[in-house]
Amino acid sequence: MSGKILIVDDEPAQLELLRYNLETAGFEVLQAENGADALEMASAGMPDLLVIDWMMPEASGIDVCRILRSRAETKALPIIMLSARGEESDRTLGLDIGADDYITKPFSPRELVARVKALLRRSRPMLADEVLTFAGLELNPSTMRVSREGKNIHLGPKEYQLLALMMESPERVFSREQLLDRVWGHGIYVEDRTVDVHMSRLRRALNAAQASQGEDTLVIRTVRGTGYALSREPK
Amino acid sequence: MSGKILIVDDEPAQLELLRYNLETAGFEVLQAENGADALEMASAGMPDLLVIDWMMPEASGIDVCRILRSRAETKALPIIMLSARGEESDRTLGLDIGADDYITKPFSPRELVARVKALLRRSRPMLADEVLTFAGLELNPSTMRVSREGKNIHLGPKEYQLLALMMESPERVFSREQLLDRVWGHGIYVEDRTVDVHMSRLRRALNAAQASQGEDTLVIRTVRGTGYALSREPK
DNA sequence: CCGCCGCTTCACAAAACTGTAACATAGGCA
DNA sequence: TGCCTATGTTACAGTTTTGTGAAGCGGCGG
Repeated sequence: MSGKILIVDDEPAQLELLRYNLETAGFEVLQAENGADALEMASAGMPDLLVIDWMMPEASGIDVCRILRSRAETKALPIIMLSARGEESDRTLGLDIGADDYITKPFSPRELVARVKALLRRSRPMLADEVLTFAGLELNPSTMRVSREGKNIHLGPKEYQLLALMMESPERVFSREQLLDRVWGHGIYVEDRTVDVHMSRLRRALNAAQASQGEDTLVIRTVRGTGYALSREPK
Repeated sequence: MSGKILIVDDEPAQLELLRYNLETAGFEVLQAENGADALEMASAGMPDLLVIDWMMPEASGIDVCRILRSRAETKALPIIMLSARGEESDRTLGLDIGADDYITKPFSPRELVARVKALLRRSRPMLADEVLTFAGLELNPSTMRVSREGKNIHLGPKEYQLLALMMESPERVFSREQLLDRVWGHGIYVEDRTVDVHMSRLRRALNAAQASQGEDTLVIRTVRGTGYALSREPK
């Protein structure tokens, strides 16, 4: 597994540590020491993944993350956030903002590399247009068709994108903010509740094509106070 | 270290060899003799790791690997590829396709087990964002699910947060003030007793899913005059 | 220009979750 | 033992959150 990785940290020592570990693991490494450079290199260097420190002077990792998500060319760039502490609130915020994973310092080189690889692997299919499958449901990005047991399921654009996003990480809970960010795009002003309405429609569409006979059933699970997750429920 | 391992090989002798070595090392083993069965078991059996032969009639290890990677539910399944020859080109191809490690035949039992263990160790943190486990109870932050012996336990938001907090530091005693601060957020004024009520609810939910047969029992221990702690009590 | 289609918001009902009060117990101590 | 305090539990009424039908809008193709 190869890949070009952009690392961003204002502390030279930390930067060096990251570089060494990632290069040892066979990755090509780009580096930046502040948010501005990071944004520049993210556009110019076409990295496959970004590892960025949470706290930095000037533009923090949060800001960089937001900005990248709002630019079309970097909207899908996988991002791993580094944080000094493992506070749950930080973690939630980080993921809300659009980070794909979150590592707390200190971390082992092994963990770093494992997460980088995992994330690259996870995101590749979206880029490579591979068919996503979960609990009997098929979603084909290249044809933008969704089907179950060969039967086609028609979805509106929004429903399709919601489903596609959730199928990338089944079972994972997405907050409404995350969904709005990634499906509608960052900075768009829409009510949270709009997500609910689309989820309702998505549910109806999926239900209409539910597998006739048993086995596991695909459902959109509501996590009260948080968001939604694609999930398989025992029949 | 425990784990469920799916082994796939079209040669019964080889399959037996793998099974024997892995079971001796304390792993639970599932097996399949062809690609189709392998795919089926990979989904249904929820193995933690897959060991598959490179060359097989019909669907080869490569194909199986590809397909597994394209399915959301098995995208992150660690895979070890077995190959007769140690050709570098094979190795590269294998890793490219998504295998996580590569063993050439013939191999020593010791090598096999060592690699399996190494891979499990590496992938455990990366699979889920650190699933919390204590006394048979599992809490997965990314799916926000709590389960015991595979059975889901539904918790309200407050109960979930309380449990999550306490599972980060099992056995540690938390005062009501600490719990209110961390779960409700400081600045919120609620009666201390509210914590008691939620603890009661949490206890009830956990009890309802209590392990049927012995081993240690998870309890919420009350520290009179102070607070609560998650604790394991001998049966 | 009309009509269809999908998106958003609104409104209202249903469901889930909460905090508090009240009452029942248990623990500690003189 | 008897009293006083801390905790366990339950019931309930109030809130908050979610599901969903329906209306309003705006774009686009015919």
